[in-house]
Amino acid sequence: MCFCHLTPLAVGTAGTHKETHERSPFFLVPPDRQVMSRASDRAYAAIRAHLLSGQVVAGEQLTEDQLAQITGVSRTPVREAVRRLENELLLVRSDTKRLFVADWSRDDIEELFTLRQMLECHAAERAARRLSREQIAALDSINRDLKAAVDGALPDVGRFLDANRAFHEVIIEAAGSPRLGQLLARLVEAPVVLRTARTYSQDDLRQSARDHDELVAAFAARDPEWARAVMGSHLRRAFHTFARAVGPAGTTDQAPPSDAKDA
Amino acid sequence: MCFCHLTPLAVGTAGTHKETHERSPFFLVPPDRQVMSRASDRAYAAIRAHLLSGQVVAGEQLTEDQLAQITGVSRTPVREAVRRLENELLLVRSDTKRLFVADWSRDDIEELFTLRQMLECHAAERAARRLSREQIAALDSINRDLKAAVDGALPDVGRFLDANRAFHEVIIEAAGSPRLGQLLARLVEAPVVLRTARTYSQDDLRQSARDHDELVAAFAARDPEWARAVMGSHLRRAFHTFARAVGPAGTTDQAPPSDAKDA
DNA sequence: GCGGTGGTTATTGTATACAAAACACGTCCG
DNA sequence: CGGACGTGTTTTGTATACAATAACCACCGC
Repeated sequence: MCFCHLTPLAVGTAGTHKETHERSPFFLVPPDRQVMSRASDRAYAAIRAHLLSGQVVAGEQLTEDQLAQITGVSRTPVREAVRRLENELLLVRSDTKRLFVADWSRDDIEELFTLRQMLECHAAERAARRLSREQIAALDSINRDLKAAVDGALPDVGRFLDANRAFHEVIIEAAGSPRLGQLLARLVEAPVVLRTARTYSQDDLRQSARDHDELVAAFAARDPEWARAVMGSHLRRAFHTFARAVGPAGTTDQAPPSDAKDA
Repeated sequence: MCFCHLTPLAVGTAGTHKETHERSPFFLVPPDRQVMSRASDRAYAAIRAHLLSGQVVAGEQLTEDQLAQITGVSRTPVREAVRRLENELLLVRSDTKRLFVADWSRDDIEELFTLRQMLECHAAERAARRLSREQIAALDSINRDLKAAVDGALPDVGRFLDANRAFHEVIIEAAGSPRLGQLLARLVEAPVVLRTARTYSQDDLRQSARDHDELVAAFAARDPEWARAVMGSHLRRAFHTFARAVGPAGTTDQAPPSDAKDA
């Protein structure tokens, strides 16, 4: 399975109660490259972290002011960050432009994984033709790390997720289709947030590692059909893992129509 | 072929040279529904129309100030409109956040159509299972209009494009996959802008009508595989029509690296 | 009681001023 | 002559004030 792509960047300054333009504590940034210099980027990361932290209930209403306070920047960059998160389907707007934490029904999740499977199988097929020898070696190395993370008595889920994300990113990168990458970015981020309290079974994690092994084999053999097939089963299993967590039938539904009062 | 989805909404107030907060001329709006009440929507439509109008060269740099003047609103809503257009791949940003009119190489176009084919074939397949009798009738009716538009001595390309867009939208709607619709919206808008001066050959238009006829037949027969196959050839032909217009090899390339000076 | 109606508050949308960054270009020093 | 460097200019980014809209709620007439 594949609960990939956890938060790509940790948040820098969260929770400073905005005291009129306080200069953000960025002494000693890595001198070569000013990381996260834009307030909208910081806001994006902070809001995302906030959503992932589990302090937020799916379907809950958020206001831009709230988020501005949480992130410590003004509403202008918050609005920009919110737009990005809307695109990634982590936030949704009601018909009257009020903002809610996205809530995913089982059907929504299935739809998402179906689309993701379609696109990422395509990516795997293309990657099988185009991966350089070095990239294949890199995949193998990443997957060794992934296996190390899950082989111990108690698996290191965070490290697993990082390695998993890196693995899939190499494939998408190698597919050489920038628009495909953009589309997938949008689909991949959403399910991560879902049920953050969920604990991954070690069996799931190890099966994922085996899938990745087989993908590497398919790539090494330069067999696009094989790669596509493995990726397909890999992602389909991911769907069932998620679906198991959320329940059998249509459980929760989209946020905006429902009122946030009873959340 | 399928050069669908022309500009969905005409612009309301374009070109008023922003004279410090002049109240927008919205006396006598349709009383039931305030259309385009948001400045950012007007800006979006205006910029889009501007791009489609052919007054703009692919690869050219744009500034937010410029666009604010063109649209008659301040930079804030312009920025929001620009974000939308970036998502639809009509505008791109350089690595230093400068804004350019997207420029599409032949390879870019092929990539785009490949992705679109993948997604829209899926939509057709699903639609074949889910279209109501009324929707199939609607498709037939739309396509009759489309044929009427192209059967005359000189075809009405605008009407053709409208009908074509409506046709594909019914299918996507019937596929019952909102995220799929969002993804496609993003892919479909981009190529429209390309080479707006292009004239469509009547043969192309008529072949398109025949494709649509066959799609309706596949839907009526409730044959998902047939629908998928027809949609596939329909879109692949569209690609070649576009590719023919832009030239054989890698002609133009992405904008941001190149300087706009020689444009 | 019930549905509408007014005012009140909460929330989003827009304009504007200013800050930060990127760019263009001329200068200086090697 | 060439490349680092500064400086003025352009362009994007952010904060803030205010406007417009939607939600809320209490009131009233029926």
